[in-house]
Amino acid sequence: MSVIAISPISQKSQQKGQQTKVAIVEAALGLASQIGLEGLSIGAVAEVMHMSKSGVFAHFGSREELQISVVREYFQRFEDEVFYPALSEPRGLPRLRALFGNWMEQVAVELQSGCIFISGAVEFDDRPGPVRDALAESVQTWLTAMCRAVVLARDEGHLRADSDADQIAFEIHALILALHYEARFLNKPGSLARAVTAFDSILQRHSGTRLA
Amino acid sequence: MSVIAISPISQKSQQKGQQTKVAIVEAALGLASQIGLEGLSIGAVAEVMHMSKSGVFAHFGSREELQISVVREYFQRFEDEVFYPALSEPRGLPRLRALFGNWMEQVAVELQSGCIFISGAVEFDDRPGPVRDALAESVQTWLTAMCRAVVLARDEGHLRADSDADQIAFEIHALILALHYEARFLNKPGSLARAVTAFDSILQRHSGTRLA
DNA sequence: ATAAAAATAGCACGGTCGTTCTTTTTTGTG
DNA sequence: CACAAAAAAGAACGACCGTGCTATTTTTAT
Repeated sequence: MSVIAISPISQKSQQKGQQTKVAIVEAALGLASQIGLEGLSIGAVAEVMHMSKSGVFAHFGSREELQISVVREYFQRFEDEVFYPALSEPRGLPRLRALFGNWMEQVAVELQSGCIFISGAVEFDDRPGPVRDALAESVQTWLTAMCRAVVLARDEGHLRADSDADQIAFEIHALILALHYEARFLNKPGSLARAVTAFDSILQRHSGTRLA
Repeated sequence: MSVIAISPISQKSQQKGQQTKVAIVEAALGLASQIGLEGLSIGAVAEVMHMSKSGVFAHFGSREELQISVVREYFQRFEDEVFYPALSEPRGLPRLRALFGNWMEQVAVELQSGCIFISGAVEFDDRPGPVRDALAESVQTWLTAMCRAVVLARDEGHLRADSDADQIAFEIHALILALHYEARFLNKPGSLARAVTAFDSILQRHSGTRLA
């Protein structure tokens, strides 16, 4: 029991607390994915957790802090599912394709649960505060990573040297948003194929060899 | 006073009522543009209108009906600002460019007020009911009109004969969503220029003459 | 001018919300 | 086992919500 007990304080104490806190955040993430961060209520989370409202509340001190925790958790999962797996692909087009593929896959999974980065953007686009900041920072980090992948693809010669990386990232982001919108709200079949087609034509339009 | 009094009932009666109802919808539209259809409350509308809650309520019978009225009003204004003005342009690329330009202009205006077709899609994407239906119908109507403009452009020979109109409409829609997202939520400057650039490259990619 | 009708106000109800305070239960430790 | 600390529950608060009911005021039509 004391095998790796390096820090005796943080190792054994606060076990139950952190444990249930993690569980609460997970439940809250599931709820927020469906009804949005704004619709997330402590009472609903408590019900899912089979706990009292005050019991849930005590872990965060405010609803806002719960929302922020959900955003951070979602970002971390997004990294694990979308970003890191793509790093095993070699730089350039392969990695870029992997990133977009994972991203689309994630959105496809979310077609029944919803993407917090999209719903949150709408809910907090003119509602300043720490929740919006946490959201914007997460999204920015991811979009920057996506853009860097485009730059690497250009450096590898897979894309034309005069390609505008920010422009390409913008267009890729646009495809994800449209996929989410048309598939999730309009229930249009074939949206995923449209996104793939558009992605390929973006790459083809900027594809290498010729120099400008 | 009875100059054109063809239908004596609907002509003179219900003057004040319809008048204030229109004003209420306008105020509600302004509110909903900022805080969303879901955040729209009768109390808030009443305060803006300097009326009592029940006074506002009586005009609609339910909050849902008020939301639907807002959606219809927004759609009508969207038609007037974006769709109809573009019809004066000749079929094909000119009209398509005008439609996209007006659309972007509308979104640009909405950068501080918000687009109900976008925020509503997020709020109601898994919340069935008449509000969602009204929203989806409006959006579908507009997207269909946009797609028809693409088809006309193809028929005029301005776009390649093998162009997929639905695919092009999808990509155009994507640009608007990304513009709204990046400009309104991320406050990224130059997003409007990126949307224009992407639109032009879509047209160029499908531009006419050669046949496949 | 007057009476009918429409529009609005006032009030109250049940519900949910986030939050605070107090009490009880559970947990970790010597 | 006992004791302190942490965790959870319980109850209550003020606020806002949509909505129904009943006056009251304003508009309309004769």
